[in-house]
Amino acid sequence: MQEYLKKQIEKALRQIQPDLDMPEITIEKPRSPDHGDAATNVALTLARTLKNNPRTIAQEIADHIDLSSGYITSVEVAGPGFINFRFSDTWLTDRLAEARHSGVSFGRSRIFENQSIQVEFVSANPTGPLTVGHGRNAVLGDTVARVLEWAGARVEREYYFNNAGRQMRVLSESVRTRYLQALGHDVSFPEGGYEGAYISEIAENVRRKHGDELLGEEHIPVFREAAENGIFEDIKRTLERMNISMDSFFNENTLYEDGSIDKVITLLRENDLIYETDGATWFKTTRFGKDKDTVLIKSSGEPTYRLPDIAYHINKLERGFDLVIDIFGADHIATYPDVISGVKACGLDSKKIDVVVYQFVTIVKDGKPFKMSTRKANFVTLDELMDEVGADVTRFFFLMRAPGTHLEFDINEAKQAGEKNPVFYLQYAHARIQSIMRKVRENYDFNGTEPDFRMLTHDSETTLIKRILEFQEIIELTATSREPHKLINYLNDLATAFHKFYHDCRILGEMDDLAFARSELLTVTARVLANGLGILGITAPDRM
RNA sequence: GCGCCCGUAGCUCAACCGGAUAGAGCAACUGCCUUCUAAGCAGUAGGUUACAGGUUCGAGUCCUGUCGGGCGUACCA
Repeated sequence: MQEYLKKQIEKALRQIQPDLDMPEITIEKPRSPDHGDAATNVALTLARTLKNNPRTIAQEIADHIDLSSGYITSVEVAGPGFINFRFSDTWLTDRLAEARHSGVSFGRSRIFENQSIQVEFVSANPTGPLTVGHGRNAVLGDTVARVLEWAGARVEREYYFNNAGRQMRVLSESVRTRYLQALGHDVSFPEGGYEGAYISEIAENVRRKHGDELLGEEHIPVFREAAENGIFEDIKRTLERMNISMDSFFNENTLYEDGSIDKVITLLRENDLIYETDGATWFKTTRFGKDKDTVLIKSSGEPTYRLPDIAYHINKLERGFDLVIDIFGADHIATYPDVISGVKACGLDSKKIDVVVYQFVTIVKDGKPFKMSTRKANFVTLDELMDEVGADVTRFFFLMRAPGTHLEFDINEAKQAGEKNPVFYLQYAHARIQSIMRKVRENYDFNGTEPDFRMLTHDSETTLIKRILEFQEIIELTATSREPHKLINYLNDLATAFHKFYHDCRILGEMDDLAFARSELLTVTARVLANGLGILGITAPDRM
């Protein structure tokens, strides 16, 4: 429709001013329904070049719009010079019939067709259970992946982790200490060690399996492995509960084993972007506009995390993805420019890397901000949260808000959210429709195959139809902006339109043709709700 | 100090590329269930979009400055 309108406007403009430089014509949906179904501001933008009053221009364009197709019923000039269009019922009902025929795939788009996209998210090192702090990352990443799939892309979900660093050393030390303590040895807990109860559990498992055979320091790898495996299993189970399934887990270590790390250094050195000072190896990030150079290899010989980060992103691009998306918390934002610089310096197309940065979740507990620390075992796990409110509410909570805003997560409120939680509004709409449909099937036996949607003339009906028809556009908008809350806002509007319809229009008791048209309208509505909730990874229940 | 993000109703947040009268939910108040799920619908009230300038036909949105909050600014990850 947008394209059609643009063409009509262009045609009108050409008639008025044949030698005009065709401006960019934007069609938007007016905020207020009083202003019609679509509007354009071309007249306003042309006012300057045409040296004429915008309203006059608008009127002239409006007069030249061809209404013969029957899709547009009115063209009006309004406000400072907007041109408002109103769609005809024919257009609406034709599109609705199309939507009905496209069945379960209604809403699918092809704007990312033939694109292979990787989304990397969660990527928490296996040092402890996933907390609500990780939740926003996990849910955002998975939902971005889902919506990109709906927009036509092939998507791979990857979890990147490091099981070799300092964190993991401290972790195995912590487990070992608990093990020794359980065997009655008087050893003090390591400074900065991981204090969570899960550490003792892992230690206990090791003890059950190996008894007291592991007293010597040479057995540390056993503890490390036990910790990593146990924790990773937990993490995977938590993700599964949240309806998240990874396609691959990428161990940072492989970048050392396959020589990628050395290759990055070599390439940077060839480009004269590397130098050594004080025994450390530096990357000339000042060449890329940074105010300081960056250490890639410490004087201890150990790389900083930026080096593998660069190698990892090169690795991703070399795997042939058309687009690589990182889901980053605000604390990682500073590393992003270095990675881009590194990738660029190694001759790869850094434009294929896109980062979704989300702001931190402020945990509020008992009315006070709650600072979490995995080491101090001071955290609320995602599992605990899901025990309280379920996976649907958990996902919804993290997706409701734009990634770029600080999200306040009140634990107490979420726990007692129960039925006033906004996710139920959407699920209720779906369940309500299914309930109606069950009754419709009991009471009617429609013999036609094609409903006559022209029967649907009530305001609540046309509003609902218009909402339904926006679905695909919203998916595309959500996929390109990578902002799932836009889909949520849309589904809320859709549910509102349905509930209003429910209030105003009945099916049971109506004549067959109207009942058929209405029930098919609801079938499509339910499908949009189910598809939309599916993209959010949330269930669409048939009963509540 | 410097860099990035945020500041919108009492609270939590929307607002597509700069568009028309800044919208929802929660909380408050008022109506609507003998008929398809009241987990709903309709309505009332609530605002100097942190503040001060600027850009223009038009600014919550863009620019500059101030204030407030978060994060970063390590040879930590």
